[in-house]
Amino acid sequence: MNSFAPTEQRLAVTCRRQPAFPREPAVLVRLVKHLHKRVHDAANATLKPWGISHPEYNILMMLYGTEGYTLNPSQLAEAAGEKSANITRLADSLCDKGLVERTASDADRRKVSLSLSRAGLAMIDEFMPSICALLERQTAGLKPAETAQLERLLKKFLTQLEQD
Amino acid sequence: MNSFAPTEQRLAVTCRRQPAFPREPAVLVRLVKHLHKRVHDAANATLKPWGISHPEYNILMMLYGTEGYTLNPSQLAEAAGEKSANITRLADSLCDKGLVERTASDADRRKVSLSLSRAGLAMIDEFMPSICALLERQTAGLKPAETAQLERLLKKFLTQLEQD
DNA sequence: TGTATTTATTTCATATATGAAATATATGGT
DNA sequence: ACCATATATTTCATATATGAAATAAATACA
Repeated sequence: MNSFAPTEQRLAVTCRRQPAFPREPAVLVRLVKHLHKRVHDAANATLKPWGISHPEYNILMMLYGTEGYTLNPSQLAEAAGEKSANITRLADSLCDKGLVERTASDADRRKVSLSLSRAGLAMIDEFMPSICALLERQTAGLKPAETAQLERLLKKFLTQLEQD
Repeated sequence: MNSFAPTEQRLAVTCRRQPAFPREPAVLVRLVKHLHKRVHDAANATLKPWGISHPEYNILMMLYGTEGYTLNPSQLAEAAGEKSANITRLADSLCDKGLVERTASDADRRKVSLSLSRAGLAMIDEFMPSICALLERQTAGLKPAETAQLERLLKKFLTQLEQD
């Protein structure tokens, strides 16, 4: 019995009151919300010693996962699932902390390049053991086959959500 | 090919650079983030004609799914996955709109009761067709057996996340 | 070339969310 | 009854996120 039980109870009541209400889709959507909250809060707690937030961590990791450690704000917005106005703010914060460098692009002068700095790389190396441990713990309850199956189904779900 | 492909590419680079980085857990976490964003944005767009946000909708639906249409702020915080300070603000907004009523509890005078008003119930009946259509569309790509399997695996994942 | 349109980013006002302190009531032990 | 502690909610300062307008450069094409 987990914290989701009351949610299921409420969905049962809702279905009784609204016969057209589709239970299964609603369960999935509420599960995604609960999962996201847990993941977000746990990441923030883990990263607190380094003085960065989960969204800031995501920006760093998007750059880290890119050949050349560099992306434009618009690529970063797409990659990190943030609005571009928010990327500006997050990039400002990371530049202030010396973790990211902002340079004008030569080829297209509308563009801006955001690159991981030496300090940014060093910080990633520092928090990586804690992050790896966190990720391992979070999926410790799932067998490898279940993880793979979950990945497959979530991708299918995401593909559908992107249709609209 | 969906919008998640670049994310996978970045994870591959990350794994190359950090051999200890656990790919599978990271994929799941990033999928949850992408899914949450899509669900949140789609719900906000659907609800816009009624002048309420997705978090406000969630509050209304938590009350709707409760016998007696009434919960305390703390129950609501747990149910909706919001911090209690945020519940106060959301409840204020919903009270201002006349959708929720706030009354002091008699039994325990520290407590407050938040109840769906007649107008709140009426609004739920109004937006319900749009919400049902949205939910159906969002899961249209999944077969019933896949939906059931996904529900099972997400619950298992959530249970694990709640261990810490 | 000149100018309209599109693309990239930032600015700014506003909306939304959080932690910590403040307020008020309840409960348990003496 | 009294006081210490626990619980429920709100307040307030601050952090975080968004939409729309502003800015600036690239592109299309008459």
